[in-house]
Amino acid sequence: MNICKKSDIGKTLLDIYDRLYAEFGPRCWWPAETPFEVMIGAILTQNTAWRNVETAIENLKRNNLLSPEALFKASPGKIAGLILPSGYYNLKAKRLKKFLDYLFEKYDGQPEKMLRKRTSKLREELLSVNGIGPETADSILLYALNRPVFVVDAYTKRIFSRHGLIDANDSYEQIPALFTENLPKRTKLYNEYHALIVCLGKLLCKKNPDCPHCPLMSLSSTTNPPIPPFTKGGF
DNA sequence: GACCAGGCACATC
DNA sequence: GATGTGCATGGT
Repeated sequence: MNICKKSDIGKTLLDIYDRLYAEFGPRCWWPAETPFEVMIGAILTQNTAWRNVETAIENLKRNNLLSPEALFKASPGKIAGLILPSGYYNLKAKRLKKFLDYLFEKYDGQPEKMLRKRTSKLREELLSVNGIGPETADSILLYALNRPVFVVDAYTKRIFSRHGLIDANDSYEQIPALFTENLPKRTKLYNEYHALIVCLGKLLCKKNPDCPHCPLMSLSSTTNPPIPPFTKGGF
C-alpha cells in the first residue's frame, strides 16, 4: 500500500482534503431531493457523465416516475425510453427494476426502512443486487443513507496512486481502507472528500497527466510516475 | 470522428 | 484471478 507511518498518512490525507476544499469549496453532494433519487442517480451515473443523468432524472420526474411505487410499476421499456440520455438505457432500466425488486421485497418500497439495518449488512445486500457493484453500493450507503463509507472511483485510484498513497494494482476493497483507517470516521468528511476528488478528476487535463494546474502537484516528488492515462474498465 | 464520462456483469483464458 | 468485451448517449 505505502510506506508512510499511519499518523503521517492521516496528515497527508487531511492536507489533500484541505487543499481541495480551499480550491473548490463545499460540493454539497449528492445533487438530489430525496434518498430515493440518490439511489436512482447512483445507478444511472454508472460510466456516464452526470449532465446526461440529470436529463434522464428530469424525464422520470416529468412522468411522475421518481417514486418507488411508480417506478416499481413501470415497464422496463417505458423506463428505458425515459432514461435514454443517460446511455446504456436498456441495461440500466433492467438494473433499476432489479433494485426496485430488492427495495420492495426487503423494505416494502420504503428507503427509510433501510436505515434500521447495519451498514455491513446493507452493503452485502446491495452488492447482491444485479447491477449494483462496489461504487454504486457505497454511493448509496454514503449519500442516501448517511453511512461513513468511503466511495472509491476511477478518479480516486488515478489521483492517489499518482501521489504514491495507494498502489495502482490495489483492488477496490483495499482502497477505502486508506481513508477509513487514517481519517476520522465521519460521514460529512467522506461525503465532501469524494465529491472533491471527483471535482478534481474532472478538471485534470487528460492529455497532460502532469497537469501543472492540479492543486496537489506540490505533494508529489519528482520521482513519482506520471498519472497513468485513464483506461476503461476501472477495477 | 475520436475520446471520454461519478461501472458492472459476463465470457474466456 | 486477470483480462477483454458489451452496454450507448451526449459533450468536447
